[in-house]
Amino acid sequence: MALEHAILVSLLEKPGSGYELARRFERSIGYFWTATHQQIYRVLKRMESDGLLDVRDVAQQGRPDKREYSVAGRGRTALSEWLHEPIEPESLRHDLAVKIRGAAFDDPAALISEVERHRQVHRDRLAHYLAGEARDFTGPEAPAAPDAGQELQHVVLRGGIAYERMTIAWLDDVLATVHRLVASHPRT
Amino acid sequence: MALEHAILVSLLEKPGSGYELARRFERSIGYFWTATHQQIYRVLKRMESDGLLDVRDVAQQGRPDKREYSVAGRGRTALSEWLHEPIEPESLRHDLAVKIRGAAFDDPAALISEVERHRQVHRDRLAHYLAGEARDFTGPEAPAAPDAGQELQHVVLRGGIAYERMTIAWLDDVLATVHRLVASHPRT
DNA sequence: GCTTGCATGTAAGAGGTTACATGATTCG
DNA sequence: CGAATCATGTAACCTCTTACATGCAAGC
Repeated sequence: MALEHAILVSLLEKPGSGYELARRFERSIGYFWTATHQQIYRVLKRMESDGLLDVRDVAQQGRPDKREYSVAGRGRTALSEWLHEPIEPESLRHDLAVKIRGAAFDDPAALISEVERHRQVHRDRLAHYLAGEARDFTGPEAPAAPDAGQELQHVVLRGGIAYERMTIAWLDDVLATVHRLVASHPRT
Repeated sequence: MALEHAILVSLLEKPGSGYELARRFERSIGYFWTATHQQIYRVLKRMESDGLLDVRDVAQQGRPDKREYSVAGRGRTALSEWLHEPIEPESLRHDLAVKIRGAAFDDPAALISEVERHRQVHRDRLAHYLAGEARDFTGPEAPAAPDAGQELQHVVLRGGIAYERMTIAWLDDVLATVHRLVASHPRT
């Protein structure tokens, strides 16, 4: 149940409401984990009733009130325990690869626009990650002497950047392969 | 619901039983999708009752009988429809990255053995993929003139290889980063 | 006799997605 | 006046994981 742990890490980095967490899951935390607001609100309630989180109602001007969560002592303990347990290395789940192999039983040319669309999404993500890296870690505004938390955030972000670059290069390989197939086995 | 589609592709490549499918999901299909036998048997039943698959009972010598599935006409149609629909680009889910960011609130040194273990798993997977590539696509036993299906299987495998190489390089980066942190902020 | 491989399942529970639902404020 | 943003939730459904369950044959 890594969503709980991802929430604990995010709230330790900075307390916030369910809405704010959902936004973070679209951004920085989203480099390695995704979650929708529905999921987040449900898990936050459970974590609060389990005593992992503290809540504070915050009134705001010109905005709805919000419930600001922060990590309680038991939450910190729970996170620490999980950090010391070994976890299973991830396995890939890549729908697009299923499509690519499936194209052998259909028209491979139909793949091209789909692969191009995916490549564009990964290009956009890469640009977004690189902008974040420049802003927070390598640009002129970045801290001269980053602390441990910043170093660790940066190495995770470098992982996201490496993943997007690898994916774009692979999709180029896929496109070249499909173009070759279509050229050598034309279907008038 | 890409599991159904992954099963359709695998059964088009070669008909087989639930058990055989489960083994394929540990191997070649496992490059991009995973599934346990429990999941597979359940989905096979549903797909059969939906008319996507045909079944044939096969008696065997020295082994239990098996139920061999193959793709029915409606299954082929269903796959074709899915192949022509756009799908969402994948988002990463990487528990280890949660741990890495979480290590800022715990002892970063405790990460080292975990990251090393993951790196070893990815090295093993890479070796396994490279052996498969040599056997099926680049070695002396490989077909001289591969067909479209083999070309597409190969490009998917190259994706798996690129992913493992990228991951190993990233985990080296993580280790170097953590070692630097531990050296500069020692905890006696 | 024990382990591994072949072969098929059930059941409970956790996790995740999609659709629906509300209501205020700010900006163009 | 409409769209976007902030803010929180419910309900139904599907998917996935984990534990439990059985039984034969082959090889050491």
